[in-house]
Amino acid sequence: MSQMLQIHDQLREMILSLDLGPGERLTERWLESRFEGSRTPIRAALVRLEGEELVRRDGRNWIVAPIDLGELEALAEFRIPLETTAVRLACARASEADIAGIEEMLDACQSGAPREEWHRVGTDFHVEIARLSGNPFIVKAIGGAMTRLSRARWLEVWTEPSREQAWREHRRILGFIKANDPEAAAREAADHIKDTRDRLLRSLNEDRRGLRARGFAVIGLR
Amino acid sequence: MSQMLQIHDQLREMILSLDLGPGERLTERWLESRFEGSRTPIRAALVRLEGEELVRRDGRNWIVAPIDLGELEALAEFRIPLETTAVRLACARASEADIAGIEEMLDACQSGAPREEWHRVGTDFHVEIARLSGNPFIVKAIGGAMTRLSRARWLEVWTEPSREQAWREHRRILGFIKANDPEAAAREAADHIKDTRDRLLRSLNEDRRGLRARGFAVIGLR
DNA sequence: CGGTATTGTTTGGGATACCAATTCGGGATA
DNA sequence: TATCCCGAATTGGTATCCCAAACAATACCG
Repeated sequence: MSQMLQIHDQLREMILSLDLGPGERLTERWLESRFEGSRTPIRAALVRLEGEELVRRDGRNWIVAPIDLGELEALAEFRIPLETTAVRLACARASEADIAGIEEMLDACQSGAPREEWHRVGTDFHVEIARLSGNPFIVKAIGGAMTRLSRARWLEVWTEPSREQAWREHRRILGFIKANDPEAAAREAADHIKDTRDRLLRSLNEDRRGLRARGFAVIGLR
Repeated sequence: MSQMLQIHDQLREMILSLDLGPGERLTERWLESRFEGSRTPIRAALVRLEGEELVRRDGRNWIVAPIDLGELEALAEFRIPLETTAVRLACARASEADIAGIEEMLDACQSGAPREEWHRVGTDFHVEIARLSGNPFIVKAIGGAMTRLSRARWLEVWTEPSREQAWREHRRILGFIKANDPEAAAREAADHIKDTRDRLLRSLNEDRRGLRARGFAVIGLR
């Protein structure tokens, strides 16, 4: 793989895992030493990450994109029509094997699993459901939305019951798809998105003080 | 403006206007002489355009993204839930002035207007409607979808009556938003997207021979 | 002492040099 | 004449160089 793609992936991972704080400045020269590569591939990686809106220009400088909690509402509003459409299409198009694969993914995430695992599966579930729709534009749009959500979800304080509920909702969505009940699946998906949004907003509001304390550039929460 | 952005915009325009044929190879050295800049800003522009999927890697080489007419179905499927959502939200959120601005845009495109004008307004209408939703994710997604549609729309043979019909449909959508009738607006928007898709597919099927003759890499039409 | 001008350092933008890999052509050979 | 092989040319990937602008510190003047 080209050096640029390696750097891109590593930097992407560092940003999404909050190794690099939102709003943090990135100098090309620091990245140069950090990744032991020259500025050429680093700049290519930055331009690419800019396209994914994980990195942004601030004047002439590069910064890690801040987390804008004000986006959370709009993000849910965006996801609802897309994901309801996705599950409806999934009912019509998904094969038994496709569904079984996703069931397996959910099963693999037991209650003892590490936090990273829950986080990853919680994101991937939605993308994989989207994939069942067979529509690449829906897949990409939902993937992008989940990426933007990803860092905010790290900030969330996960309680056991709320996590359990989210998992129950995932299973219910998948169950309705399996039972070929598109309208129920769509209703369930919409409810799940709203529930998740509310859980997230509630948690972040309660913990707002803690967020700033951690020094992240977190904006937009009214 | 930085040289990279200039090159990006020019190259983008050349691709979208079919000045550069779909599938055509782009060598960095040719672009270097064409734009009288060095490879550094050219590479940045290419990486950026790759993110917009207007340019693609073919092995180690750069090519203009081919037009995949097989995407047209999926694109309509993607647009319908988004644009119906957009018009519903627009009913709730758009101001008189917002709507008047779009009416003006439609009015400005008289029957004597050049082909480029019709093409541009036909795209912008949908993006501007999306903007009325107030949801930036919807705006961006529809913008991207219209960009992908753009080149296929150039290939379409526009007859006067079909163009007239499209314009009538635009006006009807806007009318229902103005009248604050979200469900009618949504129904009209969905119908319009389907009509447009069908018109486009019919035209391209009839003219398929002509397309290949023009030497474009046009794929995916069954 | 405070404000301003200046200079030195750091940064990103762009140009260029170099390299490895791939491509293409031509000539030797069967 | 067809084929194979080798080398020259071209390509994209990477490293480095230079420059202008931004910023900071400092020194100088009022």
